[in-house]
Amino acid sequence: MTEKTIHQPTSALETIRQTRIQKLADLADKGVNPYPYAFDKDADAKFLQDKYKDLPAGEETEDTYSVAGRVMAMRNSGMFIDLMDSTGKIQIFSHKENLDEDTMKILKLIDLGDIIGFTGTIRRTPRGELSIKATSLKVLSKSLLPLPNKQISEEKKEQLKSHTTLTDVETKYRQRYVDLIVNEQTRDTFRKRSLIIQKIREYLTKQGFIEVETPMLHTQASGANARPFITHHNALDMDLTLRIAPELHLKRIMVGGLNEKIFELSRCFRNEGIDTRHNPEFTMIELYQAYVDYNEMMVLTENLVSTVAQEVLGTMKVQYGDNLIDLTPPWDRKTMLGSIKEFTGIDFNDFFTAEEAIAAAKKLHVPVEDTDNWGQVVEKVFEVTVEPTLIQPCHIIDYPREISPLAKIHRDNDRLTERFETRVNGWEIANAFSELTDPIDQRYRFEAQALAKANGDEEAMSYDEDYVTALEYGLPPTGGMGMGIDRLVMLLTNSPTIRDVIMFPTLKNVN
RNA sequence: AGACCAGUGGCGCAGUGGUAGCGCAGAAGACUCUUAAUCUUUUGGUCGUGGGUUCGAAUCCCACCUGGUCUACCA
Repeated sequence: MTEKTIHQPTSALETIRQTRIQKLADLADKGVNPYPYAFDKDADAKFLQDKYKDLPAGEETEDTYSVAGRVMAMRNSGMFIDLMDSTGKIQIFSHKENLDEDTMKILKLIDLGDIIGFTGTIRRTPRGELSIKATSLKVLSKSLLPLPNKQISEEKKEQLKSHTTLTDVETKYRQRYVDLIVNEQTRDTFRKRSLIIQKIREYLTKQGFIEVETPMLHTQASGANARPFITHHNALDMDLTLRIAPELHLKRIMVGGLNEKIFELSRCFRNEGIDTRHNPEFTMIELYQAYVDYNEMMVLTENLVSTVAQEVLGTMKVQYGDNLIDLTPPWDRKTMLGSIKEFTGIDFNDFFTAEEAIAAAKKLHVPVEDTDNWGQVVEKVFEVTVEPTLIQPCHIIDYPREISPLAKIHRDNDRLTERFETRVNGWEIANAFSELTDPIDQRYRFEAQALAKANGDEEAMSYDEDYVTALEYGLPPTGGMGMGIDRLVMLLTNSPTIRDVIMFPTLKNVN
């Protein structure tokens, strides 16, 4: 247990730690501050590897650089050091001919994991490794705890797939800093996450969207079907909930007419279970565009996701597990009722009562409640019969109105709404509507949800009176779309669990 | 919340009832153009926690803790 190793170190670890603490004293004796304030570095590993890629083996230059990074490997008693910075690795060559006696003594006090700055000239060793022939060094941060294991070069990792440095997932999540130090793949995933978010902002900004911020503390959680976290404001002596979705606030902004296109990219909180695709706090983007309907949102979703994939990965064809997923637009569109009919031969639009629909669902061995309404039954049948088959990107369109209280009634079928959910790899990654703009209808839909809640549906949507008031001032025809960023990152980084794309996933406290 | 699986030095692992082992890391030394450097010697673990069965438990049983996978809720 990692906590135990921190608070009650076993003797092997404590021995290493005490040895290193002694080295702090030895450094102090030599007038070295092991935790200084700054270091004047002027090059990164990758910059040097690129600049001198054609320098022949055995060649030396007069070019002098200062680099800084973490010591990941030492050979020949410190004569060769693999120094890792955030861009890559470069070898440090420390020969007694080039370093004074005091510096050689300091070199002896360096451990794996220490952060050191080196200054010296560029050379390529006879064996072909680009190196800095050190003329001076500066301890930048002394590491007191050992790294999980020796860092191995990428080529060697390829040859020895079984030899990994940190595989214990609990340590990876609880001590992500250690995971980041030793696992290049972890670093790569989170750099890609950052890039994905950057590209989303870039794309939307180019399309004329502006980014806005709405509250995370709500007096009432609404805009989605989920149980909220509840907290308390002391000065106001008032309970607040963490938001489950930003939707209703964003549409208030659309009523206000701040901009025809807005988005918010931020954290939401849902007090639900934790598994490979759910974390209690997760990142979503919601965007709204005036004067368009859900058809436009489908095009936007496809273009946004495929463009981000192209810019981050250099391709729209993404390998996820055993599946090669082609994100090239346009994506398939299937109506919910049509896809159910395709898979079961049954057209639920033929059933005019919940009872008929429930009977049909039971024949298909889909578990339903006798209290379910027509729309809930249709959704459950869809989830069991159709959803698992949807690997390639697909918009499932036209959801039942009972389960879509914020979406506009379908222009051709008043039992349905103009809503779609985008499925990729079997997951819901986006949810979008022609937004419901009619305040009278919105009030009616909230009342239906309130009734469901009164009848025990814990996750029925809360009635937000002020939101209806906002609609009464007039919301233009609007298309809206929400997308789970974590799942998109999972898809684009081939990550099997959401914990691999959330830096510090929610875990139980260890006593 | 339920089912199943896992927990052995800092890390990665072996060990299915009879004296707790290996590799790396650590320490001491050798070696000064190495690449997971190499070579010699060596420290370190009450086997997740607590009970139980047994002459004897890392190993069998029970409970609990933490994690994982699946299922349910959910995105």
